Amino acid sequence: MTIVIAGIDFSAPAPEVARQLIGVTLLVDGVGGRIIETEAYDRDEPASHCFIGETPRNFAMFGPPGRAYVYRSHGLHWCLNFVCREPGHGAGVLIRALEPVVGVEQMRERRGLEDERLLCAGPGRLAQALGVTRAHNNLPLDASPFQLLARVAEDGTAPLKVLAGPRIGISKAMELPWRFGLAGSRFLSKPMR
DNA sequence: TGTATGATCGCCT
DNA sequence: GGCGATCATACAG
Repeated sequence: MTIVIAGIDFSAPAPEVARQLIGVTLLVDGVGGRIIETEAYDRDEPASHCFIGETPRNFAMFGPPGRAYVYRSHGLHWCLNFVCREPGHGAGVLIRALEPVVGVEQMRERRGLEDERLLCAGPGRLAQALGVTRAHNNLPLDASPFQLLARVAEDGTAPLKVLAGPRIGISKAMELPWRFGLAGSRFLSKPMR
C-alpha cells in the first residue's frame, strides 16, 4: 500500500520522505510556504518518541502514513510532524523550517514579530506562525486545512541542493545524519554544515 | 558568537 | 519527580 501526496510516497522510510519534502510547499488554512528543513524519526532509534512504543501522546505516529502528528514540546511549543511508513510502524518527519510565501502578514501577527527570517525558522516558531495546535493532530495531510503542493520543476537550472547532518536538540542517536536542509537558505533554523 | 536560564506541562520512571 | 524533537532573553567575551 502506498499513499502519495504532492508527488511523495509517504509509505517510504522517514529519511527518504524527509529529503523529498525539501522544496514542497506546505499551507495550513492557506498560510505557509516552502519547506526547507526537516528531520526524520523512526521507532528503531532512541531519539524518536516511538522508541518506547505507542502512548497517548504519540498514537498518531502509529496510524496510517500521510497524517499529521502534533505534540507539545517543553510545555510551551507545538511541533508538526508528517507520519510515514506503513500503519503501525511508528515513523515520521519533523517539519523544522520553511520559507514564508503565502500569508506572511498573518504569520507576522501570530508571531508578533517583523523579521521574516525568524517567522518559521524552527519547529515551534513554524507551528505558531501556521496556527498549528493539538487540534491538528492525526488529521490527513491531503485534506483541509492542510495543503501540500509538489515541488515545481526547476526551470532547467540545477536541482535543489539538499544537505544532510545530525539532528538538533536531541541527546541520543546523534550519529544519524537525519536532518535535511536546503543548502544556503537563510530561513534554516541553523546553518547546515 | 557563544553559553546560560526561565517558562511550563504532559508523559514516563 | 524529572525530563524533553524549544525559544527568547540576558549576559560574557
